[in-house]
Amino acid sequence: MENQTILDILELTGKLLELHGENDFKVRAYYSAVFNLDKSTEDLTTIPVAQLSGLQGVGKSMAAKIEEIRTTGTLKEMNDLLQETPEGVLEMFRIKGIGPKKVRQIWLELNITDTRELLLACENGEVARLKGFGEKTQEAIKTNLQFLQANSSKLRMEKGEELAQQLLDVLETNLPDSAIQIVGDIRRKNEIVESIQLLVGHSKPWEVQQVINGLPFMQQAEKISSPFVWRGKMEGKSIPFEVQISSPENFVNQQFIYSASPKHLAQKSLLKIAQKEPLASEEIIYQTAGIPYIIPEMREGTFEFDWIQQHSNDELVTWDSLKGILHNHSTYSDGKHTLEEMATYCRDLGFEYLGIADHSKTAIYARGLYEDRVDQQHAEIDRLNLKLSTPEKPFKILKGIESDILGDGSLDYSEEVLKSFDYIVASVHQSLKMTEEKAMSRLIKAIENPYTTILGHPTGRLLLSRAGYPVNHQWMIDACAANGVVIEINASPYRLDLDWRWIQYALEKGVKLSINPDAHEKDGYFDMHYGVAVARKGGLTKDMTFNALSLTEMEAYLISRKK
DNA sequence: GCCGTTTTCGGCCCGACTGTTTTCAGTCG
Repeated sequence: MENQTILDILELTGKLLELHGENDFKVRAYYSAVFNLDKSTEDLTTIPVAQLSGLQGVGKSMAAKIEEIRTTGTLKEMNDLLQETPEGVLEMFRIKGIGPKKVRQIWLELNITDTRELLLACENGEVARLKGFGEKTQEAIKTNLQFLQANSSKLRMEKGEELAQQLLDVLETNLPDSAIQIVGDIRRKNEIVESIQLLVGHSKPWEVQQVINGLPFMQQAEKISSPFVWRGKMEGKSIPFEVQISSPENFVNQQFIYSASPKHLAQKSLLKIAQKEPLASEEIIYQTAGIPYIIPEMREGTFEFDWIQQHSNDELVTWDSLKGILHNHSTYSDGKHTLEEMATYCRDLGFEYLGIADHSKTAIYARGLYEDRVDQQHAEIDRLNLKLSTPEKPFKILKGIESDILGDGSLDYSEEVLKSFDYIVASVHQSLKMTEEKAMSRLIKAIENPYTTILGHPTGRLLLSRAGYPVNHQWMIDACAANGVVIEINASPYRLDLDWRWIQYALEKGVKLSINPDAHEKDGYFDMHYGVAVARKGGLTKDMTFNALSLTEMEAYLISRKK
């Protein structure tokens, strides 16, 4: 069991209590326990009960609940509440913009227990008539429901990969002599996975079908399956699974066909080539077509055929070409690990610099830094830099901040304070609902601010959960080009923002991109693997990757930029 | 349910924003 599982159970219990009309302060105790524990580095699964109740926000009762969760794997209080909650009401928790209180009203006052009924009620205006609701809330619920329904069977890449890997592991154990590979969306490193596809090379397809059907957690959809294709689902998941079965001789051909998008296959006769005689490698397919090899993640049928004529695959960014990690949080704001822990780990992973960028003062929810805390942090950075760097292995913490872009486009410190940083990530965190015109003038003003080094998560999107604020990408990128501002590829699998589809345009305009993990704890650094994956998909080269600069180059750049 | 004392019980939280209201509840980051 992980800390997160415990926190998820406590948070859901809190939400359910609120939904069922429990005392607000009691509810708040659950949220505050989760809030505090989320930032703690204690291992909740092993810490003694006596110490648990000493943690901030955890009393005797909460400690007992945590103990119950870690011994039984669940919480009776939560299960009892779930028993009394219709499934459809639970689903309403996922609608952005309404919380447990409004869900309670919908459930009890309109007697709605199903999201389809809720959509109908929005359409005939019933929802707007509830006290505290109105036309806008009703419209927001409606759009949100439609968004959720359209995405209900999709997964973000990290979740999709996890499930695909689960099935792959089991199949490899059960079919030890077969070639098995993940293909489709996941092999192309799509940020959103619509179906999980695997390919098995085996001479007796029915044996493969038998193995899959023998797995208790895989449920076949017989009507859409065939002797060579197993289709169905994994227990408790709504994403479709598809296992293609090919003859061992044709494995590479099929692997190619099921990995590339139809638009890619349609060009240069690639599909025809792959459908002919058995091939030993994918490279041969491209050779036969008379073009250089194209990496799997790029095979979308968009820019890759032009790209490969002007570049080589060696130019693409890799994990190893990254020299430092920018945009990270510490316990100064809402991070889990101290500045020293973050820095030491970063150095030990072999990076040359850590760019710290805690939240700025406007982000009060995240304990953003007031001016005195900025000074304090800078003093600590100076001390740590002396301690962590050696002549053989130079390492430096760069003084940064993730400065909130305010409603009017300004950054939230005085010029005096802005000057004191080595670099600034400017990000929007508030007022996400703006017209495009307003959102763009705010963004442009922030880009034009001479202290802005990097534009952070430029659209604010949360994949499968929230569309970003309206952004005219072309206009934004042009402004970054004109002002020498770097754009972040936020590597969190929840964001992956800037979208890879805009990388080529940014490069054309000479805008560098920075693959930033937005790490709130040490392990968060590894999110850069997702960032690298989508960056390569979009054709980002090493020489245009901001954090591929060495420490010496980075320092020189930041100094010249400040001038 | 937690906290911090007045050690037994009363008061609880961070503030902006939105969409409702016409002074504020709910939601969010």
